[in-house]
Amino acid sequence: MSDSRVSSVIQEWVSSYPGQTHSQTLNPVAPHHQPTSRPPTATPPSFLLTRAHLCSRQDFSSFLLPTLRAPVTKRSISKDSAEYRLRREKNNIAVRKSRDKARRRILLTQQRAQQLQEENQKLQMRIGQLTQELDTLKHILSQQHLQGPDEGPAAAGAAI
Amino acid sequence: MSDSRVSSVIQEWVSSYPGQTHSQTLNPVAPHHQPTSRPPTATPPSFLLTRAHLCSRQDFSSFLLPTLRAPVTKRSISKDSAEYRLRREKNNIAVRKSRDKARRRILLTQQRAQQLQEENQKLQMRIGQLTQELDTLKHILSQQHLQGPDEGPAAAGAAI
DNA sequence: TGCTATTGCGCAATAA
DNA sequence: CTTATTGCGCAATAGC
Repeated sequence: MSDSRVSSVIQEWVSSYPGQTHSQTLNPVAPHHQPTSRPPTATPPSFLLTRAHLCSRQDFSSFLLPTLRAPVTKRSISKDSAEYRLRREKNNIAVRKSRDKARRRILLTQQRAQQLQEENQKLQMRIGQLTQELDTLKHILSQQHLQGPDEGPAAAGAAI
Repeated sequence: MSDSRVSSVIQEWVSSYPGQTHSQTLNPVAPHHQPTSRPPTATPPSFLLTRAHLCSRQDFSSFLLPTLRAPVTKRSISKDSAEYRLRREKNNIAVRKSRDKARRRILLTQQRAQQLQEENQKLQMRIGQLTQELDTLKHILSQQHLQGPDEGPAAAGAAI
């Protein structure tokens, strides 16, 4: 799960400060996307930190980072690069695939529920039939016992 | 259903020609969104026409439009306007609401399917029990018929 | 390490 | 007019 409610905020803030940690190399051609750009929220969520924050308490003794670069600087891949577009396009394809899959799964679940409900009704009916039939036979046997308790012997384990 | 595969193309084309039918007033501040901005598809889909196209053959005599504006020109509301942001924010809220609703619906369907399946198994078991019980009673009665065919059936009460 | 798969989000079109 | 739905792309991140 990825709660983008948080990451979007970060992202928005990052977008407000181009040339920070990653992307947005100063290429004037296409300033694509820029997520929301609502009335500029001048509130850098300094309290919202990324994974680096959570890692801050971990034991680094076993890591022995060679360079120990501060904000990680993920190879500023930044927009409109061919690699960026390639990655995006691949992800877009994956997203479509995943959503198609989800749609099919949901549809199947709905159909299964429908089918189970129908089958359920049939089973209920069957139980009704069997119960009635059973009652009839039991009644017959009880009548026999009333009339001739000596003769109706084989009733052995008939109690069930 | 809104096949955005098509509308996205239109949208992309429109974005390539700012100041066309709507939006994108020449405000240099925020060039927001700009959907895909992949290698600019220089292919104006002139064959893709909107609703106005379909209406072109209709009978307007009963309408008597007062002004009869040509391409409708939807009040170029164009980005970064306060009204635009307001609309967007409202829609975003509606979208979140709708998706929450969808998620809940899906979850309920899954739970219902699960529940129905369990109930189904119980019903199957019940049918098994009843069937066996019935077989036993039938067997008892058949034995009685073999032993004393004259006495047994009288108990049925069916005989006049 | 790098890939695909998932997921929440916002946008725009459009359905209701 | 409004809100509700839906497909899409983006970015974060889960997962292998």
